[in-house]
Amino acid sequence: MSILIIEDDTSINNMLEYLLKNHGYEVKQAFSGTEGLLILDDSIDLVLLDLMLPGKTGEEIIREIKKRSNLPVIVMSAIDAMDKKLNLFALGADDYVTKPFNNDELLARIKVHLKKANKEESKILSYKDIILDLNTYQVTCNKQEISLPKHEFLLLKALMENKNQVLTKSNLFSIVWDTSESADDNTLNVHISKLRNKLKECNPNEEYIETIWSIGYRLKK
Amino acid sequence: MSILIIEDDTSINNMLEYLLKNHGYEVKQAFSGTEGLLILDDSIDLVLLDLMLPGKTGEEIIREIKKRSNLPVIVMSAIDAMDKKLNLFALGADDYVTKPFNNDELLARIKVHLKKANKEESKILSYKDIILDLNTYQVTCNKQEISLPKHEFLLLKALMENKNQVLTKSNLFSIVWDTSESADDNTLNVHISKLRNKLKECNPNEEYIETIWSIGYRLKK
DNA sequence: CTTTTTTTGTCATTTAATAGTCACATAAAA
DNA sequence: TTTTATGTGACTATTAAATGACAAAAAAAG
Repeated sequence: MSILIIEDDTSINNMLEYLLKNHGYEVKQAFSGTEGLLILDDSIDLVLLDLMLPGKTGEEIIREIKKRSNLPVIVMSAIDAMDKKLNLFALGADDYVTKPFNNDELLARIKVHLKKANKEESKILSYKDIILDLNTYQVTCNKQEISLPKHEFLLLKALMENKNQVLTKSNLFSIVWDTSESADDNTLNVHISKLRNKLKECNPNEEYIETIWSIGYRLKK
Repeated sequence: MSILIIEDDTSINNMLEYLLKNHGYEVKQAFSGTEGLLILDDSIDLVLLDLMLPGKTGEEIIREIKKRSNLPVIVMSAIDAMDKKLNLFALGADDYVTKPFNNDELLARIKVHLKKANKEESKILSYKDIILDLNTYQVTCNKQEISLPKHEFLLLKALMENKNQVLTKSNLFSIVWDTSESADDNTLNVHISKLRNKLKECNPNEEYIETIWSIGYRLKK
């Protein structure tokens, strides 16, 4: 994990370098915005940017960085006036710390942003009163949790990812079974049936999966 | 930690409720600004406020909230026009996310503001009759101390830090072994089994770890 | 440095949950 | 009414998880 510090105050820059190296990060130092942009390359995972820079302003630097890639940028600034902060977010800064900052807070924020950039983000689908958590495979219907086996989960996921579309049987087969060839056409029917039963148990008053005769299935409007 | 959601769109409101509950927060839901103001009391630690509400506008709601107390307010809004946002900050909103928002970002911001409001999270985790001290690595179950080897401790810690969530096998692998690749898939099963045995010895009448078939594990509700 | 103890990982077997198949019932189109 | 497709309960096969036993590795003790 490599962090680029762009900060014109030498002592703060060095202090940050020491702090970050001590916590296992690779560190590159720049003492002006333009220098920072020169150093910036694929090896950098996160930028720590001071706002008050000689030459190009912090705002310009952020814009340049974000033009090139979607690196997380944490802004450090003595300005805690709200309007300033706002503009930074609008430009694409991912977070800010106000000077003088707490080292642990800074480290925590760095960690969060590196993790975010590295990990797929959490995704939650919803349809009517069904909530489907793609990260943890949890399914909630009518605020009750249902436990769905893998194939039933994948079926429901496929339907919910294509809310307004009819999914053909071979569509569904290729999504859930990695093949459009069906061993037994009935397999799908059975799974849909089981899924419907479980949903009905949670909410008897609602219909979810609609049969499109001789084509496939879709979620009811 | 209790969060009040004020959002008129039912499905977004419910999705947020799910997300936040899953991350250990208490949640109260309001579907209009006036309802939100009625629910608002001392138990609430943070307000998540949609801007576009029927009846009273978001701006009015913020003013009302801030008149009563200094609760952190995070505004959610589809409007990313700058001037709008500026006014919100002027009114006292503490942060904002634009819709559609990234769940992890929202969680991170909530955490930051709760921390700022000095509602620090403790270094001692508890679940049912298990107490886990992250500082001293002591584990107590049913008032008896258990000594857990490193991997078992980390497993239990991971589960307890994500009380309501299903942790996938690869989640757990990356937490305990620093890799999501498992040499032998059974390794995890064995450790879970050992952990369960030790917990059962302390309290034979309680079940703690639940298996989510073909996905992973989580703590029983 | 060697021995002992503890922890960790692997294997084989048992146990449990899920997936798939069949037979027949039901419903829709022709 | 006939044909064709879908729905569903019961059964079997398949796959995943739990666990006792053991070996390897690491840590602690001597």
